[in-house]
Amino acid sequence: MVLPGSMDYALAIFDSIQEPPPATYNILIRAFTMKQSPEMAILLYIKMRDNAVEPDKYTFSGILKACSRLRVLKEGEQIHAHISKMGFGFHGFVQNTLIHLYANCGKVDVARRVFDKMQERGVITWNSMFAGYSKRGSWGEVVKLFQEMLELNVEFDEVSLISVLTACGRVGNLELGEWISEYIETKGLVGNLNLITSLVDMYAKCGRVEEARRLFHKMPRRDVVAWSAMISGYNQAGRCREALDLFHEMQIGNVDPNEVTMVSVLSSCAVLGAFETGKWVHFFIKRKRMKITVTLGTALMDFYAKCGSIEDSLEVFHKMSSKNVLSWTVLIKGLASNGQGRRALDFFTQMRKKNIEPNDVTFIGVLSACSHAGLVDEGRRLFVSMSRDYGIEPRIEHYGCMVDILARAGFLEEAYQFVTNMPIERNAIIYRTLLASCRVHKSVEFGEKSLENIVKLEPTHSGDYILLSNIYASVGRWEDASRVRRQMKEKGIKKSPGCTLIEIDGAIHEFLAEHSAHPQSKEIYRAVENMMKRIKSVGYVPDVTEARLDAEEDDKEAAVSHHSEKLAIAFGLINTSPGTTIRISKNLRVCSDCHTATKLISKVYNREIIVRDRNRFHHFKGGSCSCNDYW
DNA sequence: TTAGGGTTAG
Repeated sequence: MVLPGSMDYALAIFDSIQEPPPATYNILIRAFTMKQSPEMAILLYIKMRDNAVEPDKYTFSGILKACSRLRVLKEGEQIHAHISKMGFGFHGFVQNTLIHLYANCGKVDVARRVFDKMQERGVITWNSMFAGYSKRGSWGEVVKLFQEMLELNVEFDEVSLISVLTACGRVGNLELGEWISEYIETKGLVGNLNLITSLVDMYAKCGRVEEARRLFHKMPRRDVVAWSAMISGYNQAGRCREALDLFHEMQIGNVDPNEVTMVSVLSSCAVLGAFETGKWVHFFIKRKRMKITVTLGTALMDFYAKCGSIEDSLEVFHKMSSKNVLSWTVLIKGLASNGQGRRALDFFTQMRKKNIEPNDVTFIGVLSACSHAGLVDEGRRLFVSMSRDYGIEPRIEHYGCMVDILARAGFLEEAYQFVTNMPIERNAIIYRTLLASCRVHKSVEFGEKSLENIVKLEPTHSGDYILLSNIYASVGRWEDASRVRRQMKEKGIKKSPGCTLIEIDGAIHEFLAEHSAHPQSKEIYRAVENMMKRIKSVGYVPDVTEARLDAEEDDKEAAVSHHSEKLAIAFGLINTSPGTTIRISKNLRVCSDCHTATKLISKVYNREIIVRDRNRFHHFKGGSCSCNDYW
């Protein structure tokens, strides 16, 4: 049984025994479960009953484990009935395994019933229940149960703490997490590296990344899980460059990453728009023959989609052996943000045909597809359908999408009414969405109304004032435009600096507007100047609104040059040859001026330029752009 | 011959 390979020899011995006693069956049942053939374990149990061999207390924990592994609830329930009939229902080991079985088959409530009926609960009973709730993602229940455990003065152990710390991280319960941390310190449990890993995870997820890092560095040994926890910690804190740096360190440290590690690494590449790095990661995954799990496949898809490489994303999707609602959602959102709204909706239809239930996030993708493709009626229909046909109550994000659909298409009055009649509390983002469309459609009336509302909710956000100011400017009301800018200054509201990331040869460069910290800054500024001169000579007229107002405000001749995006493009032009694709991502929306300029740059310099702002893509090629945003 | 644990995607 303990030898690697098949069970043939063990079976031969078993067959040679005339009347095998229960213990022989038990050992074989356990062995088959261990050796990845739990089906055989179940057959053996049936044989045992057919041969009228009485199961004992050892039999049940073994056979239940086989059911648990196969997730066969029906068989498990039948065995549960045998257990009760034969009077083993109050045996501790059996009960613990029952909890495990039910929890593993998605019946946590039944598991809890077994738990509640138990007269004596050992620490393993509690831990099994923690594991059950964790599997379902009921992290709050884990914390609640642990607090019960403390009140009842039940002894817990390191395994309990690992589960509870994980839960603390998920629900952001730093207070309990720190209490456990101190407990670990005082009880001298720091030698348990799995325990420290869950501490690292807890601190990182509660936003205390520095503390996580400190613990991580103090660990005498770090396995792949510890590294993965820390990398994901950086990733989730939005510190994606540090996540990639740590991945590099991990490789130097000769620890083999697994598919879980790669998910966080890819997610970081996606956030940074690190296309070359991510492609290398994909290659690395192939070379290591890692299993493309649903999660890893979805992370890959998301990475490609967020780098504007939607066809690669589709290829991964088609090759995935199993897909879930997240995979479909990523695809729909990816197509939508890459300007292929129609195609996104086609995939939504396909998804429905395959009986995959969409969830709230899927609808965010579907609605944003409508807004990107200008499909107003389709959007209205889907918005109604989501609650009526799918029982999903729209959240603020869904209302935001709907406002975007209406307003972007020019139905400003209807959009404003829609916001006014919303049954849930409005936030600044809703009005900001409206305001952005007012800028495009030059509507002073609704622009003013929107800003009025925004200021009540979020008075210090600079972009809103700029938008209204630009609306005034776009209709020639320069006095009003300057007044808004003055108000902004008087209130001490500063423009948040534009920030653009560009990756050249695998290295990520960051540009902040009016920031000259880059080692090549002189060369880059010169390139911006040349660039602007050259596209002006072929007919580019800077957006009067931006240029004139910025010049007034900052007394600068070429106000256009202080956009971070232009710095990044110039840097890209310096470092690439004609015909290549330049990919950049920025933290703010692409403004109309940059948009027009980039179109021309793509033509004059013969580069394909892909710009990602927070949630959409602009594919510039040969002087045109794929998006519907500016016209 | 029996039971429980840490890292992952929209």
